[in-house]
Amino acid sequence: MNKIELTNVSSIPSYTISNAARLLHISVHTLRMYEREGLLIPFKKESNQRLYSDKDLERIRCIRKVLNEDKIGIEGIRKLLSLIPCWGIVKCPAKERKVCKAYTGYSKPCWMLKHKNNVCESKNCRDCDVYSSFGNCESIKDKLKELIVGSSK
Amino acid sequence: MNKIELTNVSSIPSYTISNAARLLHISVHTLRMYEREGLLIPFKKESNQRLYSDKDLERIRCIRKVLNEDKIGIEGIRKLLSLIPCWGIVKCPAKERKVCKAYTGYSKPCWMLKHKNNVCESKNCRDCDVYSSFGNCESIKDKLKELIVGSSK
DNA sequence: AATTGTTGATACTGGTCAATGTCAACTATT
DNA sequence: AATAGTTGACATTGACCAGTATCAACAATT
Repeated sequence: MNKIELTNVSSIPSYTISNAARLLHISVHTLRMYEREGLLIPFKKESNQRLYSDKDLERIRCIRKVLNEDKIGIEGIRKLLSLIPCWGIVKCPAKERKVCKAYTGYSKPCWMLKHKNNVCESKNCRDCDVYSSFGNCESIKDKLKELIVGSSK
Repeated sequence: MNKIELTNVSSIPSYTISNAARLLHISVHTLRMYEREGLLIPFKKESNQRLYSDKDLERIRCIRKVLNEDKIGIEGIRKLLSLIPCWGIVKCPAKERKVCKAYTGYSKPCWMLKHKNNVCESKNCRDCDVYSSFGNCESIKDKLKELIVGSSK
Protein backbone atom coordinates (compact mmCIF):
# COMPACT_ATOMS: atom_id res chain seq x y z
CA MET A 1 0.00 0.00 0.00
CA ASN A 2 2.84 2.32 0.80
CA LYS A 3 4.66 0.83 -2.13
CA ILE A 4 1.83 1.79 -4.43
CA GLU A 5 1.86 5.39 -3.27
CA LEU A 6 5.59 5.55 -3.72
CA THR A 7 5.32 4.49 -7.33
CA ASN A 8 2.31 6.67 -8.05
CA VAL A 9 4.18 9.85 -7.23
CA SER A 10 7.75 9.59 -8.33
CA SER A 11 10.41 9.97 -5.66
CA ILE A 12 13.12 10.20 -8.27
CA PRO A 13 14.93 13.51 -7.82
CA SER A 14 15.08 14.95 -11.29
CA TYR A 15 14.35 18.68 -11.20
CA THR A 16 17.00 21.27 -10.51
CA ILE A 17 16.08 24.03 -8.13
CA SER A 18 15.35 26.47 -10.92
CA ASN A 19 13.19 23.96 -12.75
CA ALA A 20 11.32 23.15 -9.58
CA ALA A 21 10.80 26.84 -8.89
CA ARG A 22 9.44 27.34 -12.41
CA LEU A 23 7.02 24.44 -12.06
CA LEU A 24 5.76 25.80 -8.73
CA HIS A 25 5.69 29.45 -9.84
CA ILE A 26 7.85 30.56 -6.95
CA SER A 27 11.36 31.84 -6.62
CA VAL A 28 14.48 29.78 -6.11
CA HIS A 29 15.03 31.72 -2.94
CA THR A 30 11.77 30.59 -1.43
CA LEU A 31 12.70 26.96 -1.95
CA ARG A 32 15.95 27.44 -0.14
CA MET A 33 14.13 29.24 2.65
CA TYR A 34 11.76 26.32 3.21
CA GLU A 35 14.78 24.08 3.46
CA ARG A 36 16.58 26.37 5.89
CA GLU A 37 13.43 26.48 8.01
CA GLY A 38 13.36 22.71 8.21
CA LEU A 39 10.23 22.09 6.20
CA LEU A 40 11.97 20.39 3.31
CA ILE A 41 14.85 18.01 2.62
CA PRO A 42 15.72 17.94 -1.07
CA PHE A 43 17.99 15.31 -2.52
CA LYS A 44 21.59 16.44 -2.81
CA LYS A 45 24.16 15.27 -5.27
CA GLU A 46 27.78 14.74 -4.24
CA SER A 47 28.39 18.22 -5.57
CA ASN A 48 25.78 19.55 -3.13
CA GLN A 49 23.42 20.45 -5.93
CA ARG A 50 19.75 20.17 -4.93
CA LEU A 51 17.40 17.95 -6.90
CA TYR A 52 13.63 17.70 -6.43
CA SER A 53 11.26 14.83 -7.15
CA ASP A 54 7.55 14.95 -7.93
CA LYS A 55 6.97 13.86 -4.36
CA ASP A 56 9.00 16.86 -3.20
CA LEU A 57 6.90 19.15 -5.36
CA GLU A 58 3.77 17.70 -3.79
CA ARG A 59 5.14 18.38 -0.34
CA ILE A 60 5.98 21.94 -1.30
CA ARG A 61 2.47 22.51 -2.66
CA CYS A 62 1.22 21.30 0.68
CA ILE A 63 3.50 23.69 2.56
CA ARG A 64 2.29 26.57 0.41
CA LYS A 65 -1.33 25.64 0.91
CA VAL A 66 -0.89 25.70 4.66
CA LEU A 67 1.06 28.97 4.52
CA ASN A 68 -1.17 30.84 2.11
CA GLU A 69 -4.64 29.38 2.54
CA ASP A 70 -4.66 28.24 6.14
CA LYS A 71 -2.60 31.26 7.17
CA ILE A 72 -0.31 29.26 9.40
CA GLY A 73 3.24 30.55 9.53
CA ILE A 74 6.48 28.65 9.16
CA GLU A 75 6.95 28.53 12.92
CA GLY A 76 3.47 27.04 13.23
CA ILE A 77 4.21 24.37 10.67
CA ARG A 78 7.37 23.50 12.52
CA LYS A 79 5.36 23.12 15.73
CA LEU A 80 2.92 20.86 13.92
CA LEU A 81 5.77 18.78 12.54
CA SER A 82 7.35 18.45 15.96
CA LEU A 83 4.18 16.75 17.14
CA ILE A 84 4.78 13.82 14.81
CA PRO A 85 5.33 10.85 17.14
CA CYS A 86 8.53 9.63 15.56
CA TRP A 87 9.16 7.29 18.48
CA GLY A 88 6.08 5.35 17.48
CA ILE A 89 6.99 5.31 13.81
CA VAL A 90 10.61 4.27 13.89
CA LYS A 91 10.05 2.20 17.04
CA CYS A 92 12.93 3.66 18.92
CA PRO A 93 13.71 1.94 22.21
CA ALA A 94 12.50 3.57 25.43
CA LYS A 95 16.08 3.88 26.55
CA GLU A 96 16.99 6.02 23.55
CA ARG A 97 13.81 8.03 23.77
CA LYS A 98 14.66 9.29 27.20
CA VAL A 99 17.63 11.26 25.92
CA CYS A 100 16.28 12.13 22.48
CA LYS A 101 15.37 15.74 21.84
CA ALA A 102 12.83 14.72 19.24
CA TYR A 103 10.96 12.96 22.04
CA THR A 104 11.61 15.34 24.89
CA GLY A 105 11.47 18.61 22.94
CA TYR A 106 8.54 20.51 21.52
CA SER A 107 9.77 22.89 18.87
CA LYS A 108 11.70 21.10 16.15
CA PRO A 109 10.90 18.09 13.99
CA CYS A 110 13.28 15.20 14.49
CA TRP A 111 15.02 15.66 11.16
CA MET A 112 16.26 19.08 12.23
CA LEU A 113 18.22 17.57 15.09
CA LYS A 114 21.61 15.95 15.10
CA HIS A 115 20.88 12.40 16.04
CA LYS A 116 23.65 10.48 17.68
CA ASN A 117 23.78 7.03 19.24
CA ASN A 118 20.29 5.96 18.33
CA VAL A 119 18.27 4.10 15.75
CA CYS A 120 18.04 7.20 13.56
CA GLU A 121 21.76 7.75 13.24
CA SER A 122 22.14 5.55 10.19
CA LYS A 123 18.91 6.67 8.59
CA ASN A 124 18.45 9.15 5.81
CA CYS A 125 15.71 11.48 7.02
CA ARG A 126 14.59 12.30 3.49
CA ASP A 127 13.54 8.70 2.99
CA CYS A 128 12.18 8.21 6.50
CA ASP A 129 8.52 7.53 7.15
CA VAL A 130 8.51 10.25 9.80
CA TYR A 131 9.49 12.95 7.34
CA SER A 132 6.91 11.65 4.88
CA SER A 133 4.15 12.08 7.46
CA PHE A 134 3.75 15.54 6.03
CA GLY A 135 3.74 14.44 2.40
CA ASN A 136 0.25 15.69 1.90
CA CYS A 137 -1.63 18.11 4.06
CA GLU A 138 -3.71 15.93 6.29
CA SER A 139 -1.22 13.19 6.77
CA ILE A 140 -0.10 14.09 10.28
CA LYS A 141 -3.51 13.39 11.73
CA ASP A 142 -3.87 10.32 9.54
CA LYS A 143 -0.65 9.04 11.02
CA LEU A 144 -2.05 9.59 14.52
CA LYS A 145 -5.17 7.65 13.57
CA GLU A 146 -2.93 4.81 12.51
CA LEU A 147 -1.00 4.83 15.77
CA ILE A 148 -3.83 5.53 18.19
CA VAL A 149 -6.52 2.95 17.86
CA GLY A 150 -8.21 3.61 21.17
CA SER A 151 -11.32 1.59 21.89
CA SER A 152 -11.70 -1.29 19.50
CA LYS A 153 -15.32 -1.79 20.38
CA MET B 1 -2.26 12.14 39.93
CA ASN B 2 -4.73 14.05 37.83
CA LYS B 3 -6.62 14.77 40.99
CA ILE B 4 -3.56 16.39 42.51
CA GLU B 5 -3.10 18.69 39.53
CA LEU B 6 -6.72 19.63 39.64
CA THR B 7 -6.49 20.71 43.20
CA ASN B 8 -3.18 22.49 42.79
CA VAL B 9 -4.60 24.90 40.26
CA SER B 10 -8.13 25.77 41.14
CA SER B 11 -10.84 25.00 38.62
CA ILE B 12 -13.38 27.00 40.53
CA PRO B 13 -14.72 29.73 38.28
CA SER B 14 -14.51 32.84 40.36
CA TYR B 15 -13.27 35.75 38.26
CA THR B 16 -15.56 37.87 36.14
CA ILE B 17 -14.36 38.73 32.68
CA SER B 18 -13.19 42.17 33.72
CA ASN B 19 -11.31 40.79 36.71
CA ALA B 20 -9.71 38.10 34.59
CA ALA B 21 -8.70 40.70 32.02
CA ARG B 22 -7.15 42.85 34.72
CA LEU B 23 -5.17 39.93 36.14
CA LEU B 24 -3.87 39.05 32.68
CA HIS B 25 -3.24 42.64 31.60
CA ILE B 26 -5.33 42.28 28.48
CA SER B 27 -8.65 43.63 27.36
CA VAL B 28 -12.05 42.11 27.91
CA HIS B 29 -12.41 42.08 24.17
CA THR B 30 -9.44 39.82 23.68
CA LEU B 31 -10.85 37.24 26.08
CA ARG B 32 -14.08 37.12 24.16
CA MET B 33 -12.14 36.81 20.93
CA TYR B 34 -10.22 33.74 22.16
CA GLU B 35 -13.54 32.19 23.05
CA ARG B 36 -15.09 32.99 19.69
CA GLU B 37 -12.06 31.48 17.99
CA GLY B 38 -12.52 28.24 19.89
CA LEU B 39 -9.43 28.40 22.06
CA LEU B 40 -11.28 28.82 25.33
CA ILE B 41 -14.44 27.66 27.08
CA PRO B 42 -15.16 29.77 30.17
CA PHE B 43 -17.71 28.72 32.72
CA LYS B 44 -21.11 30.31 32.18
CA LYS B 45 -23.72 31.06 34.74
CA GLU B 46 -27.41 30.56 34.00
CA SER B 47 -27.48 34.23 33.16
CA ASN B 48 -24.80 33.63 30.53
CA GLN B 49 -22.21 35.56 32.47
CA ARG B 50 -18.68 34.27 31.99
CA LEU B 51 -16.56 33.21 34.94
CA TYR B 52 -12.91 32.23 34.86
CA SER B 53 -10.94 29.94 37.16
CA ASP B 54 -7.20 29.93 37.88
CA LYS B 55 -6.92 27.01 35.52
CA ASP B 56 -8.57 29.11 32.84
CA LEU B 57 -6.07 31.89 33.46
CA GLU B 58 -3.25 29.39 33.09
CA ARG B 59 -4.64 28.24 29.77
CA ILE B 60 -4.93 31.80 28.58
CA ARG B 61 -1.33 32.52 29.54
CA CYS B 62 -0.40 29.51 27.48
CA ILE B 63 -2.40 30.77 24.51
CA ARG B 64 -0.70 34.14 24.75
CA LYS B 65 2.74 32.59 25.00
CA VAL B 66 2.15 30.62 21.82
CA LEU B 67 0.68 33.66 20.07
CA ASN B 68 3.25 36.22 21.12
CA GLU B 69 6.47 34.31 21.70
CA ASP B 70 6.17 31.39 19.35
CA LYS B 71 4.52 33.57 16.74
CA ILE B 72 1.87 31.04 15.88
CA GLY B 73 -1.46 32.52 14.90
CA ILE B 74 -4.91 31.63 16.12
CA GLU B 75 -5.57 29.53 13.05
CA GLY B 76 -2.35 27.65 13.74
CA ILE B 77 -3.32 26.95 17.32
CA ARG B 78 -6.67 25.66 16.13
CA LYS B 79 -4.86 23.31 13.76
CA LEU B 80 -2.69 22.09 16.61
CA LEU B 81 -5.74 21.55 18.78
CA SER B 82 -7.50 19.62 16.05
CA LEU B 83 -4.66 17.12 16.16
CA ILE B 84 -5.56 16.07 19.68
CA PRO B 85 -6.62 12.45 19.36
CA CYS B 86 -9.90 12.74 21.22
CA TRP B 87 -10.97 9.31 20.04
CA GLY B 88 -8.16 7.80 22.08
CA ILE B 89 -8.90 9.93 25.12
CA VAL B 90 -12.65 9.56 25.47
CA LYS B 91 -12.50 6.03 24.02
CA CYS B 92 -15.22 6.61 21.52
CA PRO B 93 -16.39 3.47 19.71
CA ALA B 94 -15.10 2.89 16.17
CA LYS B 95 -18.64 3.02 14.91
CA GLU B 96 -19.10 6.58 16.18
CA ARG B 97 -15.70 7.66 15.02
CA LYS B 98 -16.48 6.91 11.43
CA VAL B 99 -19.08 9.65 11.28
CA CYS B 100 -17.49 12.08 13.72
CA LYS B 101 -16.05 15.26 12.30
CA ALA B 102 -13.58 15.51 15.15
CA TYR B 103 -12.10 12.25 13.87
CA THR B 104 -12.52 12.73 10.15
CA GLY B 105 -11.84 16.47 9.99
CA TYR B 106 -8.63 18.41 10.22
CA SER B 107 -9.38 22.01 11.07
CA LYS B 108 -11.43 22.29 14.24
CA PRO B 109 -10.97 20.90 17.73
CA CYS B 110 -13.75 18.57 18.82
CA TRP B 111 -15.27 21.05 21.26
CA MET B 112 -16.06 23.44 18.43
CA LEU B 113 -18.33 20.89 16.78
CA LYS B 114 -21.91 20.03 17.52
CA HIS B 115 -21.74 16.50 18.74
CA LYS B 116 -24.82 14.41 18.33
CA ASN B 117 -25.49 10.73 18.90
CA ASN B 118 -22.17 9.87 20.41
CA VAL B 119 -20.34 9.46 23.66
CA CYS B 120 -19.57 13.19 23.80
CA GLU B 121 -23.15 14.34 23.59
CA SER B 122 -23.71 14.28 27.33
CA LYS B 123 -20.28 15.62 28.21
CA ASN B 124 -19.37 19.13 29.16
CA CYS B 125 -16.37 20.01 26.99
CA ARG B 126 -15.01 22.45 29.51
CA ASP B 127 -14.47 19.61 31.97
CA CYS B 128 -13.32 17.10 29.38
CA ASP B 129 -9.83 15.67 29.39
CA VAL B 130 -9.55 16.43 25.67
CA TYR B 131 -10.03 20.15 26.17
CA SER B 132 -7.56 20.07 29.06
CA SER B 133 -4.88 18.61 26.79
CA PHE B 134 -3.93 22.20 26.08
CA GLY B 135 -3.95 23.30 29.68
CA ASN B 136 -0.29 24.11 29.60
CA CYS B 137 1.82 24.64 26.54
CA GLU B 138 3.49 21.33 25.95
CA SER B 139 0.63 19.16 26.98
CA ILE B 140 -0.51 18.11 23.52
CA LYS B 141 2.71 16.28 22.83
CA ASP B 142 2.72 14.90 26.37
CA LYS B 143 -0.72 13.48 25.70
CA LEU B 144 0.62 11.83 22.55
CA LYS B 145 3.48 10.31 24.53
CA GLU B 146 0.91 8.87 26.89
CA LEU B 147 -1.14 7.37 24.09
CA ILE B 148 1.65 6.20 21.80
CA VAL B 149 3.97 3.90 23.63
CA GLY B 150 5.61 2.38 20.57
CA SER B 151 8.37 -0.12 21.17
CA SER B 152 8.47 -1.22 24.79
CA LYS B 153 11.95 -2.63 24.47
C1' DA C 1 33.36 30.02 -21.83
C1' DA C 2 28.77 30.43 -20.45
C1' DT C 3 25.31 28.86 -17.72
C1' DT C 4 23.49 27.31 -13.58
C1' DG C 5 24.23 26.02 -9.42
C1' DT C 6 26.06 26.83 -4.36
C1' DT C 7 26.71 29.83 0.20
C1' DG C 8 25.52 33.90 3.28
C1' DA C 9 24.10 38.48 4.17
C1' DT C 10 21.09 42.31 3.97
C1' DA C 11 17.22 45.14 2.86
C1' DC C 12 12.58 46.12 1.22
C1' DT C 13 7.63 45.54 0.47
C1' DG C 14 2.90 44.32 0.92
C1' DG C 15 -0.36 41.92 3.20
C1' DT C 16 -2.09 39.85 7.23
C1' DC C 17 -3.74 39.68 11.76
C1' DA C 18 -3.78 40.14 16.98
C1' DA C 19 -5.40 43.45 19.76
C1' DT C 20 -7.81 47.56 20.97
C1' DG C 21 -11.40 50.93 20.66
C1' DT C 22 -15.99 52.34 20.00
C1' DC C 23 -20.80 52.11 18.97
C1' DA C 24 -25.53 50.40 20.05
C1' DA C 25 -29.12 47.71 22.39
C1' DC C 26 -29.90 44.93 25.92
C1' DT C 27 -29.71 42.11 30.51
C1' DA C 28 -28.05 40.92 35.15
C1' DT C 29 -25.92 42.12 39.38
C1' DT C 30 -25.47 44.84 43.37
C1' DA D 1 -30.76 53.41 39.76
C1' DA D 2 -26.11 52.54 38.86
C1' DT D 3 -22.81 49.38 37.69
C1' DA D 4 -21.04 45.62 35.11
C1' DG D 5 -22.18 42.21 32.31
C1' DT D 6 -24.02 40.32 27.48
C1' DT D 7 -24.29 40.38 22.04
C1' DG D 8 -22.63 41.86 17.28
C1' DA D 9 -20.55 44.89 14.05
C1' DC D 10 -17.08 47.77 12.29
C1' DA D 11 -12.57 50.45 12.09
C1' DT D 12 -7.96 51.14 13.25
C1' DT D 13 -3.35 50.36 14.55
C1' DG D 14 1.13 48.40 14.90
C1' DA D 15 3.95 44.72 14.35
C1' DC D 16 5.37 40.81 12.15
C1' DC D 17 6.74 37.97 8.36
C1' DA D 18 6.56 35.46 3.75
C1' DG D 19 8.40 36.47 -0.25
C1' DT D 20 11.34 38.93 -3.35
C1' DA D 21 15.39 41.30 -4.74
C1' DT D 22 20.14 42.06 -5.00
C1' DC D 23 24.72 41.90 -3.45
C1' DA D 24 29.38 38.95 -3.63
C1' DA D 25 32.45 34.91 -4.18
C1' DC D 26 32.69 30.63 -5.68
C1' DA D 27 31.89 25.65 -7.69
C1' DA D 28 29.78 22.45 -10.93
C1' DT D 29 27.43 21.44 -15.18
C1' DT D 30 26.96 21.62 -20.04
